[in-house]
Amino acid sequence: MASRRGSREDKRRRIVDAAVHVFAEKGFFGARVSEIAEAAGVADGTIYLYFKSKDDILISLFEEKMAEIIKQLQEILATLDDPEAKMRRYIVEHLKLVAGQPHLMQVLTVELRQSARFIKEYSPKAFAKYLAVIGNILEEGQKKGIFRRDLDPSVFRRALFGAIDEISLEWVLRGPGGTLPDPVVVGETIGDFILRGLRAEP
Amino acid sequence: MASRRGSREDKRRRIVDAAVHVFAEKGFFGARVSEIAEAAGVADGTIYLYFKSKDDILISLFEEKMAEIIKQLQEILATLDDPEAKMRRYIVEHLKLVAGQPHLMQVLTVELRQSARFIKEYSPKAFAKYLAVIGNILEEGQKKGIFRRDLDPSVFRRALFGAIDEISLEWVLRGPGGTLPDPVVVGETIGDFILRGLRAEP
Amino acid sequence: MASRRGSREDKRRRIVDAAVHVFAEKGFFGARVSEIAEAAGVADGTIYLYFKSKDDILISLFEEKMAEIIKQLQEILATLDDPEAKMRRYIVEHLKLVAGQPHLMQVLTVELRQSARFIKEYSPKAFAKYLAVIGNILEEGQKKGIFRRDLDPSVFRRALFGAIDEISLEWVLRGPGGTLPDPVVVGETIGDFILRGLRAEP
Amino acid sequence: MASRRGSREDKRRRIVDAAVHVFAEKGFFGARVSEIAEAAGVADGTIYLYFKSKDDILISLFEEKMAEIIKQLQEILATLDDPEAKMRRYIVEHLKLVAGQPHLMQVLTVELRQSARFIKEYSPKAFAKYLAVIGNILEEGQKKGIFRRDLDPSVFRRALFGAIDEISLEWVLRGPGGTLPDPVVVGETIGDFILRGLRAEP
DNA sequence: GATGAATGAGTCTTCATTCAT
DNA sequence: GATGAATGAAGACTCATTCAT
Repeated sequence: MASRRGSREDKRRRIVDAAVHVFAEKGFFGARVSEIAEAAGVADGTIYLYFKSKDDILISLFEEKMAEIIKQLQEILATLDDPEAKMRRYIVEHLKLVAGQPHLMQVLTVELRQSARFIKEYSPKAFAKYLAVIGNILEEGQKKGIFRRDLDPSVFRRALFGAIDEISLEWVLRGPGGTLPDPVVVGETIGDFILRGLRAEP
Repeated sequence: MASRRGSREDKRRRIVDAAVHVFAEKGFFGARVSEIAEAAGVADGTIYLYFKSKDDILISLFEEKMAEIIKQLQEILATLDDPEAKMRRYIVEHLKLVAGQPHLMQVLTVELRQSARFIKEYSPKAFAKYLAVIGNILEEGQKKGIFRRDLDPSVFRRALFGAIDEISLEWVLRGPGGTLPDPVVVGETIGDFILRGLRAEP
Repeated sequence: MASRRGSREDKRRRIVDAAVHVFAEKGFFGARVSEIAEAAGVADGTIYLYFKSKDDILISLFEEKMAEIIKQLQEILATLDDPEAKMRRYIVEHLKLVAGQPHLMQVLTVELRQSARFIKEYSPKAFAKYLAVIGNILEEGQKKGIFRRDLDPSVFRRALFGAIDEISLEWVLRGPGGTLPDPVVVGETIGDFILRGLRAEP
Repeated sequence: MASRRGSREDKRRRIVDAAVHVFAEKGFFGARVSEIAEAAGVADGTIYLYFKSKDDILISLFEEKMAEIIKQLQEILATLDDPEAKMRRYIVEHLKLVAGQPHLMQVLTVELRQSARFIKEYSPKAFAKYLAVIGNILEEGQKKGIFRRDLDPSVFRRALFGAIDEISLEWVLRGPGGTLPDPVVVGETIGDFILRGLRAEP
């Protein structure tokens, strides 16, 4: 299937992938549209057949990649029942993403956060959805009586996200030279820690 | 002596303060040097009598403000003996800073993180020092047998920082309109949570 | 083929020609890049598609125009055998250039000389080649026993160049209003004078 | 003598001398007023108590130094009767000036010539006087029947000046490192050459 | 659809000049 | 007179975006 299909879709993907790398290396403001075009193997003008503006590349990239990640994450988590298992798994999967696609995660983590404007004005939806994944686990655990009920999920989901995101950031900023720790090992340790804090008193 | 009201140092401070506000509102790249000058009540060229470049404003701002914050934090923490108390206090103080000086915290939190370049190339020292504050509390607690010894402080200090920083970010991004939660209340709740995870088994 | 009228090379030439006029009228430092662009009928930014910087315009102009002039001069001189005839012809041709392209000669003569920096750091090659044209005539005459052998060609080629160049300068600085003397008449007179000084004693 | 005298005049002289050096090293446009002030050991603003503008420094410098040189030259030439001897002496003295005060001569020779504007608009008088020195020798020689009468002095004085000036330029551009030839030896050789061209047929 | 040459608005920075002290 | 901190006008250059081919 999909023999010829995607000449168009394929070019768009190439641009997005090129943008991921260029944004990761130079930052959004440091990146030049012409660099993205070159990395994608298209002409400068071609970019504008697929995206309205440089901003639009970043926003689209964010929305699309986040949607993919959330979908994968939800499929994985759907196979699990136990909120504790879900929480562990969520953490491990996030760190595996960072280790596996550092450029992408750098863009999603660093460049997007870079300016209040982006977060506030453009693309809160995908991010909100991502936060909701954690929030849902929290709420499910609370409903089942496994997690403490006195923790406000809307606050704690951010705290949990922040903890993991900061670890990600550090990994990402180590640059291409460094060897990363095993995401499973680190993920399990952090999961243990967090679950201790979350567990309802017996 | 020194009656002439801070002619020199005063003008520098005005520029820094103006930069904090403009960077917070527009972001580093969105901010114009002329806007900072106007906000500071000086001519454009005057900026360059005190700073080498626009970059230098951000870096100086970061180094100086972080140094102040770290100093205050250390003075407060020095009055406490118990690592648990220190940890709670650290969290509460950080959140109080965010609530009290949201513009400054936005710049320190968001704009500086904005690009790998800034963190990596320019000013890791002040940030490292800040992380060290948390790391020291962790290590002290481990030495005293109060905190678990199987947690790597270099990883967990970042996780803790990330959790708190993320809360800060959310507060900061709510913008000037919103009413913030009480930092002491939130801080204590988060402190409870974290300490559960940290405490050594009895 | 090549029907599209010199799209690329043509635009570059237009910029160079515009620069010749603007530099001649305002001087290098008094000239604005935007004036050159306007005179060339292109946008400011277009200049930078063809030249690295304002400096680069001047340097390129110098190298290219000098190369052209030297080539023409050498072709003319190659048709002559007698060093005396060559010397006369060289002088006459130089003055004809000044009379025919005063703007260009002003830039080559005045603006480039303007600063030790340009001559020393950037483009001594084209100038050296031009001096070599005179030097070669001198040396050829000396070898053939027609010119005195006790004159150091490396000194006298500069003296000869200076004499002619100074006449050029005066012509050039008379501005657009004045009527210039006949370059052939003046050239022959100066040639006579110089040849008297150069001739070997019988 | 001159014990306290000249607090004012002395400061002005210090500024002019500083300007000579800075202009010679950096060129007029490359020189900063603050550099001249520093080199002169005065405050930036003090410059403007003695000169109307940066341009005015160059013009004043030119007028004053040229006047001094012309005066000395005329005193020396007044001791001689023979136009040939005067011509030789003029050439030698010019080259001695270059060897003795290269910075000054660089400014007078190179920087002032740099732009048509200066020559045309501001200060032709001092330069005209200098040219007149050569012109007078020529005319005197012609009147006395020693020099050919068919040479237009207004043209040849420039040619002679140009020849000597070009030699000067080369010396000046060799920079501080090089060793210069003996001005007397070179001057006599050039004088011989020129006098051959000038002498009336017997 | 694709190209990439051309555009020109936008901004950091410099530096001659001023003027309160 | 002297100072030098402050001024602010001015300009080279960049780069996202367009559009004729």
